[in-house]
Amino acid sequence: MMNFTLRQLRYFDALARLGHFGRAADACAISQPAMSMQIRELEEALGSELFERGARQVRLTQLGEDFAGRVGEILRAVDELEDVARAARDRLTGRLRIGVIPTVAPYLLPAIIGELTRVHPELDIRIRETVTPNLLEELAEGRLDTAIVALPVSEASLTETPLFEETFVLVRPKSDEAKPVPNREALREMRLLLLEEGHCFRDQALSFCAMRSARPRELLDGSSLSTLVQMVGAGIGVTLIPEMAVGVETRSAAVSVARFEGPQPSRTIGMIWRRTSPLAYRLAEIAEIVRRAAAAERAA
Amino acid sequence: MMNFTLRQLRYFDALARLGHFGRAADACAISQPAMSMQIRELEEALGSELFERGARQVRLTQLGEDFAGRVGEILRAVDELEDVARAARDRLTGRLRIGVIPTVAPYLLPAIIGELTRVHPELDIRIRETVTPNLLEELAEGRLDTAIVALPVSEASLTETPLFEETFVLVRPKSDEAKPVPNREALREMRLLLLEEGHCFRDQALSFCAMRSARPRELLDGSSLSTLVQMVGAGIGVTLIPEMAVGVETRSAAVSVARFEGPQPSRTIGMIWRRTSPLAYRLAEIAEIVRRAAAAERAA
DNA sequence: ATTCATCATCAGAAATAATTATCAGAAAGA
DNA sequence: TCTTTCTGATAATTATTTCTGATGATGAAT
Repeated sequence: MMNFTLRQLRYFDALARLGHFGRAADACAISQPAMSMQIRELEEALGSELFERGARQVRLTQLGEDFAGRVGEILRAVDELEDVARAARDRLTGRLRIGVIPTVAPYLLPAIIGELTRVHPELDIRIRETVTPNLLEELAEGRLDTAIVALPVSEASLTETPLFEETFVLVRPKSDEAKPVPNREALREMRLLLLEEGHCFRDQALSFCAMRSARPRELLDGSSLSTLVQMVGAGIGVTLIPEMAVGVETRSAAVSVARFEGPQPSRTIGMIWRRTSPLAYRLAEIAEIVRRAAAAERAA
Repeated sequence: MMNFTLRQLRYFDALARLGHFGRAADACAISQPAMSMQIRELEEALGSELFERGARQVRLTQLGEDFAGRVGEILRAVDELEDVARAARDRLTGRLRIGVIPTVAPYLLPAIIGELTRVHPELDIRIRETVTPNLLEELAEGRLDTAIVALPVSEASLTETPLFEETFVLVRPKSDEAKPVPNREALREMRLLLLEEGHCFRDQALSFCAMRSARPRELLDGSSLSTLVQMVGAGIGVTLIPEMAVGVETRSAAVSVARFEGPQPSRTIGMIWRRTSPLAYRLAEIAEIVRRAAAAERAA
């Protein structure tokens, strides 16, 4: 029942090629008896001889000849394993599944993807855009490698690293442009348009206004920041959006953007991954790249 | 530099399929720590992790996923080696290179080949027909597995086993049919046609006549028994041929065949092979088949 | 016949792998 | 929360395998 070993196959290969126990042993950096023993063991495991030992030469039997080809193939495949592992170790290679929350994705992704593929062209990047709870679940199940969300997440099983801080700005109808910027209390009296349930940005906005939950009457839910801004442009109310979305979202709508005075509302965007992920230290590297891309994006 | 082992690949395969150290260890009939250690060793040899150990589950990393396929292939190929060896051991399979001397080949081969392929249909039989010295050389060099020649050969490195005894008969012109059969002395005075140098049958015929070597004048060399018989039919002289050749060779020529009186000239035909040949015990079996085929042929 | 080359064999040493017992961390249930 | 349970890691020990260096045996070459 004793199965043979890879070592024996390597010795066999050497002996098959060199046809000489002593030289094959040298080639394998072992002593000649070790070579003899392992070959014999291999033959015993097989129940047939692979070599015909003449006094002057060692010849492959027909079975040996057959083996030589097959074993060569096997050893090639085995050595390939090492290559595969090395390639995976040296460069960041293959699939990288990134999850991103919807209030960040449209504004950050172009820059991130551009920078990542520039630095690691062999990377196969897959993006998943959904709300934080979904991202956390998929991360835990191993369907995502990392996610970009608002911190903190406070999951012991996850590592988190901040990427950048982003402030929220007020978006109101163009007609309000000249009016003073409302403070938090004043804001509470206005018609505040928010994203639908599930988006963390909704909670962050509410939290800024010191509102526990939305008063159903006065609020209208939108499914994306774009929608909210369009609604503002139509004079339905006001909304908050992250600084980063300003450029893209307010271009085509008749709205005005204003910064709050005093304490700026803001949130921290960060990257998270399973603490146990073998990509962990790779992901730290990727976080750095993303940080750079985000900084460049915000500067523009 | 330490390379990994087949054993580790088998353990890896089990773990990759079962996703559980304990169960994989059971499947491999080892303890769980042994499994853990070997997997870790494999990972260390590769320099990358193959599994991501979660508290509740063991998941393949991307590299591990890649490995799973490759390792499966490798193990399949390795197990195939065993199959190949077993097939070679159980049945006589593959190539069998038989050398035969020219004074036996045409008469014996049809029966031998027929019988051998009947008993071992998977046998790939190759025939080499040449004179004994060539056969011995090719046998020694491993270019032949066995040879059928006249015994004795008396080479210590070769095993020989007799197949059958065959007597020589006199072939003379049809016109001589009524004359008494000459004895050895009388034969010496006749024009004896012989095979050219190198054929053992030439030496055996000369030896019967108690002649050391042929007297150049009186002899004429032929390159085959057929030629000799044709020459006899043309009235050029007389010749000896092995009993076994009578049926084939004297059919179409105007010759008469006569047995000698008293001590019959004869030779032993046998099979030889390298004592070191791993086919040795197989060849004994083949010799038995050949013996049977020859007996059947001679009976007909 | 003697020497040389070459592979086999042996006994002890070194390296490898296995076992049992135990630990530590995370998930699940009370 | 606080256990309990599940799971893999670690440690110490034992068993097995593999290697080496010395020696033996055998056939080929001088």
